[in-house]
Amino acid sequence: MINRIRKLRRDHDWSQGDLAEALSVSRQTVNAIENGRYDPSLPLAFTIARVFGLRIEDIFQPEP
Amino acid sequence: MINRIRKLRRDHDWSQGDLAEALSVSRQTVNAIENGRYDPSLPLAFTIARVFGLRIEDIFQPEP
DNA sequence: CTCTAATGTCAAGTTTCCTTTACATGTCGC
DNA sequence: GCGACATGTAAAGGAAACTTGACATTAGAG
Repeated sequence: MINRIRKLRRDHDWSQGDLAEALSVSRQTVNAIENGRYDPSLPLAFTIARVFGLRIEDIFQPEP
Repeated sequence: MINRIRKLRRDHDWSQGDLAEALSVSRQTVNAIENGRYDPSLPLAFTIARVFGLRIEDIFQPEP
């Protein structure tokens, strides 16, 4: 999975900590997902999409 | 998370084993997800959506 | 009635997700 | 040059997702 979270977050002028708070997860979790160390759970992916007002497919893409 | 997988699977006349094979997971995993015992990972959710030709949001919904 | 396919579920084990705590680095304003 | 942020990463632990293997029940075909 590749994702556009870092770009979306910066477009909103949010720090990783800001986004983590909006998602109710730790800052390390946001950092790990942005850096592709692991994928979010499906419920967290839904929360991320809701926070950015987008669909999951607009943020995440399966790897080629 | 609630999902429509059982209905979609039956519309395609597939057994849980058939779907499991199409998804490259075990039959128990399909059964557990259909019965709401746990949510699929994000990559598996993408595969499920692809198999049914739908978007993730058309299959899964966050709980109210 | 018997055989098979389909489903539900359990136990035990591995991997992935997420936590808290902690430390290192770079940047910026003052 | 300090301090306060922002970011990256690591270790250790818990929770969730997934595996294989096994067994029980039900329903339908022959």
